Amino acid sequence: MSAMILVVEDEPAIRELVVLNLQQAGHRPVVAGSAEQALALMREALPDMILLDWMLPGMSGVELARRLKADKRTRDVPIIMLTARSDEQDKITGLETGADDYITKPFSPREMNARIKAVLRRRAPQMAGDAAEVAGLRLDPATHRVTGNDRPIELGPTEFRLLHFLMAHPERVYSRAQLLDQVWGNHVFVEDRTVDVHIRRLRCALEATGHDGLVQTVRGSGYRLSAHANS
Amino acid sequence: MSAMILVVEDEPAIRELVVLNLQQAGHRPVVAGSAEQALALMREALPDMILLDWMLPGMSGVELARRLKADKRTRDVPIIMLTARSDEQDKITGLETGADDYITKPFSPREMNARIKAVLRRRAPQMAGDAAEVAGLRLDPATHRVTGNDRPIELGPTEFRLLHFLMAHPERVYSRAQLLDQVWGNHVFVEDRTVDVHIRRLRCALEATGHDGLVQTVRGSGYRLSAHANS
DNA sequence: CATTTTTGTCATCAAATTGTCATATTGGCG
DNA sequence: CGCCAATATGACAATTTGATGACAAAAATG
Repeated sequence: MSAMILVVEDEPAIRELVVLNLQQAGHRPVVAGSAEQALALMREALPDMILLDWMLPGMSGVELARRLKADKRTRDVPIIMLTARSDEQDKITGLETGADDYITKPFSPREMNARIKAVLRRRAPQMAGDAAEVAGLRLDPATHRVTGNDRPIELGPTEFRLLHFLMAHPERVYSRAQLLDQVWGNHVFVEDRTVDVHIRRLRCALEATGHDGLVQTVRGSGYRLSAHANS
Repeated sequence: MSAMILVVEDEPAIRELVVLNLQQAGHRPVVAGSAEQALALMREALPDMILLDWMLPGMSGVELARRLKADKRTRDVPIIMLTARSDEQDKITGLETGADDYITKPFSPREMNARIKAVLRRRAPQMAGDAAEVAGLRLDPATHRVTGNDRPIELGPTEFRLLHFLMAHPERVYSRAQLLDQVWGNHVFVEDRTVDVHIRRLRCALEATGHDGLVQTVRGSGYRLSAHANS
């Protein structure tokens, strides 16, 4: 759920708004004020997605999209166009240039996130915030709700994020360091053993519906969420 | 799938980006801002792979690669070159210096990970994180699970690593010293005979599904994992 | 501002793992 | 066949590792 997203938008106010929303949605926004600046940034590294304003000073968004789609190296980066016009003709033109989706201003954060999610899901399923279900245990990031066999389960914020991450990557073992990076954030200074405690709290909460057990310990390696028995 | 990867790159922004992606891919990045710093770091410990920027202040990346390939101690560390130029001539030069692969900027995280994995698969299969299967015996590093004919097998950490290494290099004999280097780590002081004990424990565990015969003793040389019967 | 939740860390306990040794087996060879 | 070296095996004590309960600081809540 953490994608690097390049925002190309000349209006500082809108840019900030978009960046804020992206951050809140857990993404890593990178900004460019012009098409030229965007090209310069992309010379170094490619983002996972581009939010591109239709109207830009200098090279227009349409032109930039056309260029990017013409270059074999940048062809595969998904593009979502932002535009003030809702003209049907523009929409067609926009999609013809190779944009993956199209948002007309004014747009709500909700709409923006939904469309980003949709495109990400198409390109990289693991980054979209879909509800996950494993063996009767269900977690919905949208409603921030967890149920075990349809019975509600209460979780603290950290336990929720932890379970969310584990359920998004079931059957896979993660070391404490990896979990700290993914769930806590790769900049915090926290003791490795702290993960143990939160795992225990998580298990404790899941015990009510008998879904502890899904959270398995892999001695010497870390933890895993799995539907298969551990014996 | 946890390799220690040395990133040699002078541009802090790109360095951070690369480090972030490596961490997310489960690797352990170590950074150096210059060729000199890289050499100093490698005096202490050798990484499993080097991501090396072509252009560096002071000693260039090409020169560093040349040096590393000239030193017997560092010769075998795989190198992936990062460069802004996509010039074919440069590519040839780069590969001539001994680089194992070559990535031209701008590169997507996806591409970088794919190339790293490819090189790891070639040079150190047990680190590529691929599941291995030999004669119905299956080991998956990602889930940290071992099955024999689809029946689960329990292994301690050391036995797991031992089997993992053997399965990544089947049909090959390894001396006790080599196994100690590869499975235990080339810095630990452990008795040679200890390998025997762990081989026995491994065979013991595999016996449950009749796969113990795969671990063969080569008298006077060491051990081997082979699907073929032991004459 | 008082109260409740959440969080990170520690000390301690139980269990699993590990390296080594002593002893038993095995295989090769004269 | 008998000897020797190499390997297998069983036992064991030291060490690691994970689980758990308690606790105080920090953050959220009203």
